[in-house]
Amino acid sequence: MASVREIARQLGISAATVSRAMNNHPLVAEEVRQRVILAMNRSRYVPTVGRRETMNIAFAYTGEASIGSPFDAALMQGMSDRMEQCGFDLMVLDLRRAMLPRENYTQLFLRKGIRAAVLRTTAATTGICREIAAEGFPAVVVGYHFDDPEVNYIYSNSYSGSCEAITHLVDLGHTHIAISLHVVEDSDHTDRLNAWRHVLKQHKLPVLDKFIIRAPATLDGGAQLIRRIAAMSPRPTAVYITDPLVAVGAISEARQMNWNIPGDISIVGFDDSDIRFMVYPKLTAVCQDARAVGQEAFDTLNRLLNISGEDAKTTVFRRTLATHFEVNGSTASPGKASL
Amino acid sequence: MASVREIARQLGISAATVSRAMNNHPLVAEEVRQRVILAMNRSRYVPTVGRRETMNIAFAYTGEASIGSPFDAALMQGMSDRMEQCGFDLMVLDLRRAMLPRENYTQLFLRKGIRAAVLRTTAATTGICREIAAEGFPAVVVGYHFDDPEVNYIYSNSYSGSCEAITHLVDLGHTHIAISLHVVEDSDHTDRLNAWRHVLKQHKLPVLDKFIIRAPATLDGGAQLIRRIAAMSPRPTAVYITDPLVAVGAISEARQMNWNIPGDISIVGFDDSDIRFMVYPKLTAVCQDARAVGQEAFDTLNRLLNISGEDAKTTVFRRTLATHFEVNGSTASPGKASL
DNA sequence: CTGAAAGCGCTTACAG
DNA sequence: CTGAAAGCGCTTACAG
Repeated sequence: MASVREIARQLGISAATVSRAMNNHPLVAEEVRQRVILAMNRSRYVPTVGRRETMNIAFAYTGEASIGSPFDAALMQGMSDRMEQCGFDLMVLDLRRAMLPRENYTQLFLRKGIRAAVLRTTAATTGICREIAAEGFPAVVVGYHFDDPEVNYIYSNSYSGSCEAITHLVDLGHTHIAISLHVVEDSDHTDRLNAWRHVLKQHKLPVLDKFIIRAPATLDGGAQLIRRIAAMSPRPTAVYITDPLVAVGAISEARQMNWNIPGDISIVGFDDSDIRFMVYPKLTAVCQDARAVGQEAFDTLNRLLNISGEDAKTTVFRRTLATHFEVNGSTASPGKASL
Repeated sequence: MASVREIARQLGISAATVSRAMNNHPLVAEEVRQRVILAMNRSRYVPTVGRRETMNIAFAYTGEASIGSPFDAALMQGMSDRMEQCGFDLMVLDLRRAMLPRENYTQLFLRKGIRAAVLRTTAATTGICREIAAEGFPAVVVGYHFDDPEVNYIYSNSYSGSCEAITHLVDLGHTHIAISLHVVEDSDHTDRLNAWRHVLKQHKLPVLDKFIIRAPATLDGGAQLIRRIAAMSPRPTAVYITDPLVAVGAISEARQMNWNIPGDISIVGFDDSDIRFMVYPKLTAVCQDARAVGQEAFDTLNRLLNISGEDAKTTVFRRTLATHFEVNGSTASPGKASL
């Protein structure tokens, strides 16, 4: 509903200046530009194609794009599930590459006809999410969460699922339980580590630093992990591998070394989609429903688009989804081979 | 460059009529509407956001959307590799759901600010591709190919890769070689079947209809396949599984039945991305580079966008990419177990 | 750096 | 069903 003229009226300036501020024209006072950006977002200004409103929702990478990954594919699928019936379209965007020199994020989104954005973020790029939130542009962060009072996020909490997983291993009789983490620290992996610590302590089992193993989040990282475990003494009899590809790579390498799974080592993996069913034995895993995260993310944007004015600046949407723990064939009591 | 006014001039009608034809206004003669659509596409009319040209390229599903699949993810990744440096954006679209009642495809694309489209198609929806081509909209088909003189496609030819695969099995000493195909017929699977027939005949091996097995393209389809193979007599000692998920499911089920791979059965799979490395033993496979298909598809659109006038209607782009055959651990001579 | 006014490209009553 | 003219929303010389 908000037009350039309307925003001009609100701010007591001319439509020409609003237009210039929106389009990053160099001859606009920085202070005016910022007021216009905030007013645009507060009143949910909508870009138009001809005389028609655009209907694009971005799936935007703030850092390195990882379009091909199963997690991202599932997120997009979830978004798309909800979007098309509302007439919205999914646009995939690499923010860093798309950005023009002196542009801010709202201007970038406007230029591309984007009404709201799902932000795919990692620890290194949380700053971009904060900036977008500060500009007031409707956005929600997925795949990472952090505590900024302006940032909306959908977060899949892996703490409780991870507790179940470690408890399962303890119940099976394991006392030497390792955990593998991505070399890059992030909030989700921290949850998984905390769960591991918590359950081991709770059962008065030793919490050894050397059982915290870091490996890159790739198939090869899984191979490295198994070779490092093989060299340990005492050797862990079970490991919680907090990344999907690493778990798959570990299974492959363990078989290569003629280990029986779960006889020689029990493995609990982590799954974003359905990779756990692709390996043999099928992975016991903590599972995150990335598709549901994508659905929730779009639903949140839809709600954000329907509020404007002061509420737009003060309403924060945060939703935590549960992970679930699923027992398959890769775990058993220590030394007990599969059937 | 072509504006509504310019198209009006070309056709000797008013800009008002052109606008109405483009926007599917009911009060336009059907014949006029079609001439406008053709002229728009011939002169590469570009929709605008405000006064700026839109830069969207669609990844459009003509049939059932399969956003989450590894093949589609790799295609999108390939497109995106090439697009962002040209300033284009990737929009994901489910054509059937996006379409308004009396609209044609060009009108749909225009409404969404789309300049050109990569069409993801299966046998059931080739008609849609033909229609889009007939309207003259810049588009290229991927994942399927068929011989319509107006349709552009990028096609990964699996015939020669499949011949190599079957020859490899024959060279290893296999004489009972089965092939598994998707329950739904399509051009790519037909290539793979023809290769199987050709090489067996060439080596004077029996080409048995009962060794042509159809299974749904899922993990469970792979399990069904192995159970059916187990029940056969004489039992094939090798199978060429022409779908990625089926091959992975088959490995899993074979291990479940305590078969040694490749000792009890050699498996050649088919891979779109890097699923072949996720299983143990790693799959010997015919590999299609879906990412390269995506890259080529965008490059083709880029070329299409740069030609207009009569050429736009008569130039057809068709490109065939090669598959390559890669030997990994899932094949060996009959009866010879892995190390 | 800003505004009043002209301009752009497209759309839409209005008249036929 | 079509066109001439007015209108819409935004942008852009022009003047200060």
